[in-house]
Parts: sequence; C-alpha cells; structure tokens
Amino acid sequence: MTEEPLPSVWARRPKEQQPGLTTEQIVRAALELLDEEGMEQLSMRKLGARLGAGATSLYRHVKNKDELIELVVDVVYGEVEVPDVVGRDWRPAAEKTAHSVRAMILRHPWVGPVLGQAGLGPNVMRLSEKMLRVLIAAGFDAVEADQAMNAMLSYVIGIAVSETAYLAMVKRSGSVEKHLAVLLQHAIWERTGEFPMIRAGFDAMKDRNPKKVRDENFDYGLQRVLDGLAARAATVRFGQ
Amino acid sequence: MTEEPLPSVWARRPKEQQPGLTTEQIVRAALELLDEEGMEQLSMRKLGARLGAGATSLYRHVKNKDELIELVVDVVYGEVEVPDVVGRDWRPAAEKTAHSVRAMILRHPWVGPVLGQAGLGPNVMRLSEKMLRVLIAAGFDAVEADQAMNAMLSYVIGIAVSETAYLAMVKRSGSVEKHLAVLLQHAIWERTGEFPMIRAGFDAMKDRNPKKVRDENFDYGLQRVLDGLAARAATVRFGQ
DNA sequence: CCGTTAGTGCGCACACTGTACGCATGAAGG
DNA sequence: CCTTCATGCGTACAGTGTGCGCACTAACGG
Repeated sequence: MTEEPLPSVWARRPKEQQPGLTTEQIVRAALELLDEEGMEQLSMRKLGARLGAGATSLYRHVKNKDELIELVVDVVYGEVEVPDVVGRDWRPAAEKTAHSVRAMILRHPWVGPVLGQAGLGPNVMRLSEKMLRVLIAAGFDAVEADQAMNAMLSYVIGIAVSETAYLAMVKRSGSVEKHLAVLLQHAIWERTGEFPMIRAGFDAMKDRNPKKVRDENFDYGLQRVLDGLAARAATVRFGQ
Repeated sequence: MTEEPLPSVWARRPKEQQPGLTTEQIVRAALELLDEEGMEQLSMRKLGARLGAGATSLYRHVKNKDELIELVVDVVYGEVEVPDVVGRDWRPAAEKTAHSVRAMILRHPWVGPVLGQAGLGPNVMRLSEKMLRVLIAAGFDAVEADQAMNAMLSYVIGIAVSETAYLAMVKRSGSVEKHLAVLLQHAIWERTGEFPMIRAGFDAMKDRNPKKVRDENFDYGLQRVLDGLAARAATVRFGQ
C-alpha cells in the first residue's frame, strides 16, 4: 500500500483484466487459490488481489465468504461424472461414479470439511438426479433409490475425506508417506500389548505401496457396499 | 477491562477456580463451549474467559488451537461404545458401534468437519482396536479386518456428518424441519421437468416424521454395508 | 533464613481476518 | 446535459491466533 499516492490520473486502470468482475470469475479464482494453497489460506483480500481488485469489491457479487464457498463447492461437484446406464447393468455405472467422486475429493483436498455446505446447488442436483436414475434402473423404487444413493455416497465421501485428512497429516509431517508409516509403526510397536490388532494390520501393510493400498481399501469397501445393494436389489425385483 | 485499576492488593485472586489450569480442564471447557455455541464461536479468548483466565494462559498447556481441537476430538471419540463380542456373533456388536458413533456425532454436530484431525489419540486407538477385535471374530484376517472397519466407519461417519450438515441448514433457515421440507419441495416442484427422480423421492417422503426418516435411512445403509461384509465373511471362512 | 530456579498466568502487540459503510466513478437512458 | 444506477474500493471496526517478556509463586539447596 502507499505505493504511489497518485500516479496522475491517466492509466488509472490500464485494463486490469476485464472492466468488471463476474461472480463466475471470482468463483474460478477462488477455486484456483484453494487448490494451490488450501482452505485456511483463502482470504477475501488475497482473492481480491488475485483478480486485481480490492477485498470488498467481491461483496458486490457474493453475499458472504460462506456463500462463495458454497458456489465453489458446487463447481467441483460439477466435475463428477455419472455415466448413463444402459439396461439393467447399473453396477459399472455406480462404480464409475464412486471413483469419480473420490477422484474429485482427492483433487481438491480442502473440500472435505465443507462438502456439507453444498446445499442444493445445480450441480449437486444434477449429480443426484443421474445417480437416482442409475439406481432406479437397478430396480429400486423412488424411496429406496434415495436411501441407496445416500448409502453409497456416504461411504465414498466418508472414506475419501478420511484419506485427504491422512494425506494432510503426511504432508504436515513434512516427510514422504513411506517414512511416516515407519514412524507410526514404531509408535505402535511400543504399545503392542495395548493394541495387538492394530499392530497386526500395520505389520501386514509394511513394504506395500501406500497409494496402491489406499486404492485397494477404497475398492474393497465400495464392493461390499455394492454387494449389499445388489443383494437387496435382487430380492426387490422378485415381488415385495 | 479497566474495571478496577487496583482493587488494592488483597483478594487479588480470591480463589478463581483452581490455583492452576490443567490441560484436562481446558479441554473439558472447550468441549462445553463447542457443544453450546459451535465451532466458529470457539475462540481462545472466550475459552480463557470461561476458565477465569486470559487467552494466552492456555498456551502454557496447549501448543495450538489445532492441538486443542485434536484433544477435544479424541475426548468425544471416547464416548463411543464398542461392545465386546461373544463368539462369532459379531453383527450386533457392529450395529451397536455404528449407532454409537452416529449418536456421538449428532450429539456434537461441530465435530464433522474436524473428525479427520483426530490423528491417533488414545481413544481413537482404543476404538479401532476393539472394532478390529469384533471383525476378527467375524472371521476376517488382520488386513481385511482393517479394510472392513474402514468401510463401516467411513459409511457411518459420512452419513452422520451429512446429517449434521443438513440439520445445521435447517437451523440456519430458522424454521422447523418440517417447514423447510415444504419449502424445498416447492423449489423442486418448480423444476419437475429437470429433476423428476428427486421429485419422486421428495413426494414420497412428504408427511413423514423427518427424524424417523433419518433414522431409517441410516439403518438402511448400515444394513447394506453389513450385508456386504457378512457375505464376504462367509466366503472367507470356507478356505478363502 | 535467603537465593536461585522453574513453572505458570497474563498484558501487550502484531499481523491478519470478514465485512459494513459511504464515497467515487463511469456507463445508460431520458 | 442531467439523472440514475451499478460497480469498485478506501477506511474502519471488531475480532482472531499467538509470540514475547514481565511478574509472581512454589520448591529447593545452602
């Protein structure tokens, strides 16, 4: 600040970016900033600066910081792909959707804690609608399809968010994933008596590619959830 | 402040509370404050005031606000009950645990966004250990038990957190749950063409006790997850 | 008894936050 | 040309987390 009290009058605002800000521009810039620096580095002033604008200018286009976040969250929901299902073969479509949601969350790690804030943005609605279509193809009625979608998305979101939290911890620890695993293992080893089961699991994971382990864990749970839904879909299709 | 420059010298510190603060006291007070006023109302100053202390005094016992939250989160994890499993009958124990986790999250709605921060507090470890014991009783080996636990807890946490987010939205809207549902329904109705599946679900839910609906939704997904795990446990018990 | 040491509480200060308010500017339309 | 209106932004306010250094108190060795 106080860089130049008055750079005369000309070239006041050479062109800046665009004559005016747009809500869309703001949301896009916020998304960039979030992806680059994370949630607690997003401030209205920084966001304004990135757009060549003052902090309070943003409030002409966005009521709140909270509302801004709502908008951004809806945008990232828009990245989720739900394939159209053909015939009764719903399971591949469900799997693809689940993986797409997980990928979205891992791409935007800051989103976990605020996923609930999405409310009912258009992209969330579109995602729900398409997902429901998939499950109705599976044979569920409207009510049960809603429950099934809820179950599946809850699992996916729950595990993906916990993955990002784990990865954040790794990053905070400042070391690579493998190295941290060793540290953790030692911490567990010291308390083998107290936590034998945890230790057994840890020992078995040792020397395995952590990313691969995470992928497999995700898939394992997803298959169990889909198994449960498939079983139910089968009984539901034969009367009752 | 500036209430009394010098109330003489006596009764300087009549008794205050205790001679000194304790980490445990601080954590307990933070939990109270969080339950009463929610996450974004928790400030070090307010917390200090509640303990008859200054804000910065807390830093003698707690490194960070983040660390404080970690401690509180571990405390609420301690509220989860995992029944001991007798014999091979693991499913009731798993159900009870799942309901206990959900109840804990609904009791402390602020916990959702920071659940990942728990790291590896003692209560989290105890919960994991007991849960693993349950699943090993089901016939899983160490690795698969870990995956199964992850799947189940991810589902439970995912759905419970989304429930709290929904309830927060209801509260923000300032009306009762029923009334908001009607508003939402109208919003959907206006876009029937765009979202027929969502609308069908909404229409079916109409005039039903919302709390009961939430309870049933939770149970539905839980049963599907457990079905999937049970099926897998059955195959795993007969020689892989 | 005194002197030293260690632990604790806390006032102050700093950099930073979200955002309300009101003025300035510039385009649109009569 | 004058009015109206949307938009940008400087200023300000209340509040945040937390580093620093002083004050005090209790323990303990001499």
